[in-house]
Amino acid sequence: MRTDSPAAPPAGPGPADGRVQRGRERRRLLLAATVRVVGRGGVAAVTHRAVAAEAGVPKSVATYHFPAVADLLAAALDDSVDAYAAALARALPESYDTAELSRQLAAYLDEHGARCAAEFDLYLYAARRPELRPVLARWHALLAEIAGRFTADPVAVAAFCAALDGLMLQAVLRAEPLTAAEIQRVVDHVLHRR
Amino acid sequence: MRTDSPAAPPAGPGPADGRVQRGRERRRLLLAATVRVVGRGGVAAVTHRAVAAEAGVPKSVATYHFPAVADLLAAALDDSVDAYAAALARALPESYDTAELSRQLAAYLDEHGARCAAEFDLYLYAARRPELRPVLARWHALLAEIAGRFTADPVAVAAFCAALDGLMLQAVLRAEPLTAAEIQRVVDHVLHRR
DNA sequence: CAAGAACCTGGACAGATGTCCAGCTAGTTC
DNA sequence: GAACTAGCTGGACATCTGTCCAGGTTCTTG
Repeated sequence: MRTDSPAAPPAGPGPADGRVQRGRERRRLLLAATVRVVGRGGVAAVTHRAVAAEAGVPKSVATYHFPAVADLLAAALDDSVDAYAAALARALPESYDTAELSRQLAAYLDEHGARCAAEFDLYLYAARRPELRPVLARWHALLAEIAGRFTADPVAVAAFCAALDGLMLQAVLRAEPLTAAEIQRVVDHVLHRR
Repeated sequence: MRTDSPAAPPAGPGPADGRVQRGRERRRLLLAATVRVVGRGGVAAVTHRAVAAEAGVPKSVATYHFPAVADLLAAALDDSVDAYAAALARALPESYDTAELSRQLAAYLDEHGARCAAEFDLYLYAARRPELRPVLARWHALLAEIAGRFTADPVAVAAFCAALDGLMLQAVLRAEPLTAAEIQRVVDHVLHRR
């Protein structure tokens, strides 16, 4: 009879392999690497080989966890939306302050510009495959939820969503970074707060 | 002594070739085909072979006019911005009416949805190559000029641009088409016209 | 401890792609 | 009309890519 927790291998730092855990970790590594590759070279740059190299694992690992390249992109997209949701939730504990929102957004855009570009690229990719559209709907619902915290007017919510999408897109396309002040001006304007 | 116009070959419908004119036309055909290919499969789908097939010309024609695939994309991007400018100018002779703007935009999005997706894809592509950034600036200046017709307030112009970008992006990402009413509600809201 | 599942890996192979090229023909210029 | 330019063409070639596979190792389950 064993009273030990059922899934603790040898517990100590043995010479063993730790496969299942490493497997999960590698999967995560691959998805992060995919986003980085997309950010650098677009969806077109995503290949099993490129992603595996970026993640620092043998090519076969990529083909094992994601048999087709499309699987890699779909999983990376799903993961991105989750990460985006988490970032938003962390940035806005329950604040109704547009200044805080603008600061957080500007910082995020400045720090993770490439990641942002990658997300847009993945969204465009998803727009062309019906099976991935639900993910886009999830993302949009998330944004609308945020907007709802600032105004109850449905038109204002729509305008807010559109303006935020547009600002993020401009941040990606523009050469200079978007400042928090610029963002806040637009956000306040759209919310009729001035 | 010849009083004829200097560059009229045999004038009649001869069995001759008409190369130079056909050349120009084929170049145009190839660019239009490129946009269509991008709309269908993204920048990743653009190859000399695919574009040539779409345009109905032999593969070598594509490699002759655009030695590298990047040349094809750069030219298509440039062309797209021109077409966009022309479409805007045609749609808004000198109207200050948001209803008219919304109707035109909705019609354009509904009819040329794939083309719109292609444009976004090309913009994202351009964002990653410094040498193509000027084209993006040109496009943005164009949008700001339109905005300036509706308001003098610089913040309103920025908000208008962001909202319009966001709306167009949503139109591409959404399953259902964007209606003129939806667009006008947002536009009027952003212009503080209600 | 035996069986099976899950993970790992290097390699193989057909197919697609970018790019170049030699040779050709229709226009143009002198 | 001779020389030159510009458009046109099919094909060649190295390279890269997606996908599959057989064989191996570790972990889990009964």
